[in-house]
Amino acid sequence: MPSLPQLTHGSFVPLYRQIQQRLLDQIRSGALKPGEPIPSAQEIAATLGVSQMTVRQAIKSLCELGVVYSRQGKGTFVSGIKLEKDFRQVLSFSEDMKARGSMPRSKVLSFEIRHPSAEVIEALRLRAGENIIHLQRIRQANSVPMGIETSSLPLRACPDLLDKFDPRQSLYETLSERYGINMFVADEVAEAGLADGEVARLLRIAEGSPVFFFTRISYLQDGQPIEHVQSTYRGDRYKIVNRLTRRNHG
Amino acid sequence: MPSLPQLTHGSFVPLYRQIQQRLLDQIRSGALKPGEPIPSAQEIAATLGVSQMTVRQAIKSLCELGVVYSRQGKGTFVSGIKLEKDFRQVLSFSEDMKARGSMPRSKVLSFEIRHPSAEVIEALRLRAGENIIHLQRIRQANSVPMGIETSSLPLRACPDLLDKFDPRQSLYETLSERYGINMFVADEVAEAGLADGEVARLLRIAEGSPVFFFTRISYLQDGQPIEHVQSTYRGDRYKIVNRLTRRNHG
DNA sequence: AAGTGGTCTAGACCACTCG
DNA sequence: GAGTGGTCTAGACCACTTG
Repeated sequence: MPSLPQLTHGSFVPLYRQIQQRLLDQIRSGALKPGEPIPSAQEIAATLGVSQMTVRQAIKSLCELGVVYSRQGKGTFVSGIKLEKDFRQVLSFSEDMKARGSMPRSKVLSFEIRHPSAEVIEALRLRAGENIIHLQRIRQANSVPMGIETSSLPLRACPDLLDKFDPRQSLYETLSERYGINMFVADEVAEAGLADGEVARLLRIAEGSPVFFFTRISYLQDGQPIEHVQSTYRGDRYKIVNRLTRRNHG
Repeated sequence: MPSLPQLTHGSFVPLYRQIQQRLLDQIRSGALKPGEPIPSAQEIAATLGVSQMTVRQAIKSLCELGVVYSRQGKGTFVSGIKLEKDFRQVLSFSEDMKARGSMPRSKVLSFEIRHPSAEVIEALRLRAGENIIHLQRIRQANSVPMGIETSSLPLRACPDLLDKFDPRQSLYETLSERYGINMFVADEVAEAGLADGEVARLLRIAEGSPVFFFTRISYLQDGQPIEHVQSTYRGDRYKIVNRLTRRNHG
């Protein structure tokens, strides 16, 4: 039995996170296999010299990840469900493409301050007269055009974005680093349609080819809408991959 | 101030669930508004005569729902993010349609025991020679054909389904009630395409109309694959609505 | 300094499963 | 009856925010 690293009390990483990580490592390494029980909370607590509550906190978070599941009176078992690595979490094209193993790049069609459309005003809950940052890009993976994305952001949220953002970089990274803006959730609607002449030309596909139309609104943790995106992606090279989960609460 | 119901110690509903429900009710009723802080854990604990840990457990579960968010040193605030009512959780056509306010119905094209295809064998991890239940249905909403669904389930998981299942009912309900089979997660791939002659005829749309192709594999909590579904939905009447969330762990 | 959330402890009792 | 997970307590200390 290989000796595992000791827990570090008083570290910046809380004990339950360390325990969670230990268990995760043991599962990923195959030391704990799908279907097998993990040690009981009592046992882990005794071994590591921590309270049972702390261990339970770690196990609970693993349950929420879906990598283990608990059965009262029986134990906690390793699930065979794969980790959601390549599943969509949120929405950055750059991250998405990297996760799929492609090289993301963008070609900027437009990047300027604009008056918002009625749809964007409603989506971003803009006040009268408020302007937006308008950013339209062709998204490429390995130099192949994948889709056209039109983003709108409230100007007030990132007033000097025009100066500070290099549109070839990741918009989300810039927003996070420069403004502390982090997307928390996004609601997205996907529709199936056909490419018209303009879209076909930009994406270099035949007119009438199948495409996805996306409409997405992203929100901060406090519920404030921060981004409205309308995009069109090629149906022949783009797939939507989703993990759907049963919710319990409510 | 309207007096809220007292907590019930020793009930079948744990205290933290009762507290969670109380807070949820206050938020839904508007007594606690988006952006406002909820009472501190200390205060709630004192008011209700429970331990702070118990209150924190309730608040944490509300954070996971996304209805509140906590800021260390500041407090816990009501989020303006809408509850995921009409967002896809899992996957039952019946539930989905009801949630969208439509009347679901199905027309059975085929319901029988079959030899699995290579794709299904791999998806369901079938042993050599194992058979499947094959169920093909046209899905209708308010009598309009929406899509064609082909489901495959391991025969071993539901050996007498052919006798026990009325194909006009909800498959998922039957599986849950008769076999204790409950879907936990599903991985789904959606593609955009065009209707061929056969699909067009069944869905009563023009050939070449835009459609969604779905491939879905559903899993039990232990990771065992339990259902493989391939389906084609009309692009003109069906939309994919998703809520994407940022994950933190891992 | 006071108030907040975040973590942790060392117990306790319960409900459940299994031999 | 022994072992498990699920809940709960009454404290404690820390990090952080605000006045």
